[in-house]
Amino acid sequence: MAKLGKNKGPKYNQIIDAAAEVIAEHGFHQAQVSKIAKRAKVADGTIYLYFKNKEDILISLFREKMSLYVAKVEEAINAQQGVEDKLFALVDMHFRNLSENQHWAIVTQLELRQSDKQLRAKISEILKSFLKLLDNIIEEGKKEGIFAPDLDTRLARQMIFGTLDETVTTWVMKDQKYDLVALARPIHQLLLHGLKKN
Amino acid sequence: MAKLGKNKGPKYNQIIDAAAEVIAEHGFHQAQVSKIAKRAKVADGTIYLYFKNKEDILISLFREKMSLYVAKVEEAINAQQGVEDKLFALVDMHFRNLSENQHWAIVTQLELRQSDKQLRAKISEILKSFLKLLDNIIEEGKKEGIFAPDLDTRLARQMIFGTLDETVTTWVMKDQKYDLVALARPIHQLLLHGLKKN
Amino acid sequence: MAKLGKNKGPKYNQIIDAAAEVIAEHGFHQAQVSKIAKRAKVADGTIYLYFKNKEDILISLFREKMSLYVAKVEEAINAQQGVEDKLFALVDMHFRNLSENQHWAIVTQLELRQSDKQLRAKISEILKSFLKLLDNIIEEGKKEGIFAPDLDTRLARQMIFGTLDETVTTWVMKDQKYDLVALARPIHQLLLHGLKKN
Amino acid sequence: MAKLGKNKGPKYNQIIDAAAEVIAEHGFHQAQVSKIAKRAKVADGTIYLYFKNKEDILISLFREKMSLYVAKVEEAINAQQGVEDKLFALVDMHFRNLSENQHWAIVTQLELRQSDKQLRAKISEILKSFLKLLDNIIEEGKKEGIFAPDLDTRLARQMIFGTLDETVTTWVMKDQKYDLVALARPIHQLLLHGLKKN
DNA sequence: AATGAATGAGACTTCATTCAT
DNA sequence: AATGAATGAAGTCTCATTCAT
Repeated sequence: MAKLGKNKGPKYNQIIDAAAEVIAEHGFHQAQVSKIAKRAKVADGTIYLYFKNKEDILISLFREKMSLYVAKVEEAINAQQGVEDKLFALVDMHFRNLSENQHWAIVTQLELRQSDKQLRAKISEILKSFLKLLDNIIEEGKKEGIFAPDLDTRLARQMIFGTLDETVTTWVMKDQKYDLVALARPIHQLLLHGLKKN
Repeated sequence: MAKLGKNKGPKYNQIIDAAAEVIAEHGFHQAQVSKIAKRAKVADGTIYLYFKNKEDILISLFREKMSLYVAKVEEAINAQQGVEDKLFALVDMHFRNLSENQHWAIVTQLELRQSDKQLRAKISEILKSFLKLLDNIIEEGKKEGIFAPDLDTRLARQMIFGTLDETVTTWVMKDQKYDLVALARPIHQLLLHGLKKN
Repeated sequence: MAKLGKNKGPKYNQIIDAAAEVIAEHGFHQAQVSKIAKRAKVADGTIYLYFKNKEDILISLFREKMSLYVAKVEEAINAQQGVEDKLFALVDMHFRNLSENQHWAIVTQLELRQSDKQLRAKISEILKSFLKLLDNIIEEGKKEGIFAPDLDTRLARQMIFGTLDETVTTWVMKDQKYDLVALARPIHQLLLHGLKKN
Repeated sequence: MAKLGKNKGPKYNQIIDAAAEVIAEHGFHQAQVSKIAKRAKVADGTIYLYFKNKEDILISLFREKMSLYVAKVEEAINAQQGVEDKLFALVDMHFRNLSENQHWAIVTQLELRQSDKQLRAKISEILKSFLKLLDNIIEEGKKEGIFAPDLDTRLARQMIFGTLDETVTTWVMKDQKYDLVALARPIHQLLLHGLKKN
């Protein structure tokens, strides 16, 4: 038996995409391997030529999507000059991306969180590339004197990411009924200036 | 068969507490009813005299702990006069409570999130009583002129809760190795003033 | 602990009657001891002061009702002179009795048959007192020269009882929608003369 | 997971046959899926590739056996010319079949009746193909002038089926100790001519 | 490389019966 | 005599993974 590993044949992407669709449609706990296989138009056994196990599908799914996403956000950030605009670009792109991929929003905000501790640790690992973008902006802000030099980068990052994440999750839980992108501006303000009247 | 319902005998609390312990130790998906029963020193069947089903145990667990918690936070808030101090009391009490109940921190930040959509909706419902405390502080801040009158309460709440939640989750994922309570002060500052220097 | 056995206090009949009602309403497999106890307005444990176990309730139920029933049929038979009229009296009374106690009809024709081999053997035993009435009529018919002297009593009894039983069961399965008593006359004819014309 | 449905591979029949054996040996309520699987020499899960659930096994079992049986009886009937001989062929074949398949006799006369209302309704439905054979003979007898033209087909069918069924059940309850086939002739006479001395 | 039939471990819940009060 | 809370055994079905073809 040959092990393909990451010799990504066309089937590799078929399976990844099928997994994303099945999870978004049926939910994490209803995304059986056989359902993913059927959607990908391959046999159940074929999946195991490309992935070690079910968890590996999910990790790979998250990794592939996230790397595309991070590249996109990075580009948007780099197109901006000032730290404030960079932060806005990130917030805006984050909301815009999830608004345009509502299935994916459900997967990331609700479904993938139903995984167990081990799987979530691996998801966290992948998420770091996104958090790194945040850290870069914060560090740059400190260098440029826009943020306080003793601003705790980790705490700032947690505030930014926590705020974005909670905002998106609330939006998903409310069935994505309102315009998420419209919140980019006020959220950006809030993050920059906090609660206090300036 | 007797139906005790919510006639909370001593067994009721034994079972709730056992569930919290078992989930914290073994994880959500490894918290079998029989394991909870054993820990509570009752027979498996006894559980069903007090709870409709397994989900009911978890909901009740969350409701009981959360109502105690909300009462405690509320008291701490009421002991303060100004809005800024009230917000600090909330942040501090939140971190303090989870620091002192590390099992419970694991349960809320990691394990309970592995439940399915239906269960999570019920958890959200219970969580509302805590979010209401946030809303009250925000509204009071607007009335007192400390916060801008057009501050969006929902967004502000999402920033505060998102920041706290992300901070606690990060702490739990890092195996609770550092002092969470010490973060109350800088997080409070960050929430009030945002990222920008002064 | 005292054993009451057949010291039939008032509770004994309460329980028997409750069992009949519960089985008729909810079906055999849904007739839990606790449901019977509740209907009889006694505690679960009380049942075991009057009956050895659940099976004993059912046996006793069948025995009590059947002995009343057999006495009634016997009286009707004795009121008739000729064998043909006696047979008619039996058929008529059988159908009439079940028509007037539709709950009981469901219990005997459907629910009690869902019991296991052992219980059914005991039910058969009780049923013998009814079958004896049939045997008596057949023997009397043979003596009086109305039936052939070499008529096999057992087979004749099986034909009569089988026909009556199947007729009642069909009626119950058809939701007792038609008049069962009206069938007494033609069934009686069929049993006497068989299928052949004249 | 593959869905085989009614793609009756060899396993399908293995399971059906195993079910019949296990039910006859251990009784309906002791015929656990795992016991059937073991007897069929397949894994528990394999059963669910061929049957929707446990009830489906039993329904299928009854349907398969009954359709074979009805075909056999039909053939025997068609080999006869007159209505009287056809009726005899049916009675004789019925008794002969059950005599030769004592396991099956236990299943049909005792075990399958312990099923609940829903399952019994489905069994009744399948039984109709056998009752149709009876109806055909009765109708033919009326057309040929051997039976009275106003003979109620339903009642006649109930007499015939009720008599056969009661006879077989009695034989099974008496542990199949006597010769059932020998009763075909006198039962046939009884059905044709009734109780009265001709 | 691909298939898909087969595997088998694992868990929630019910309910007849008991026994301390 | 009566209560009713407590017990604990027992069974159906799902689904990730394997392996012969």
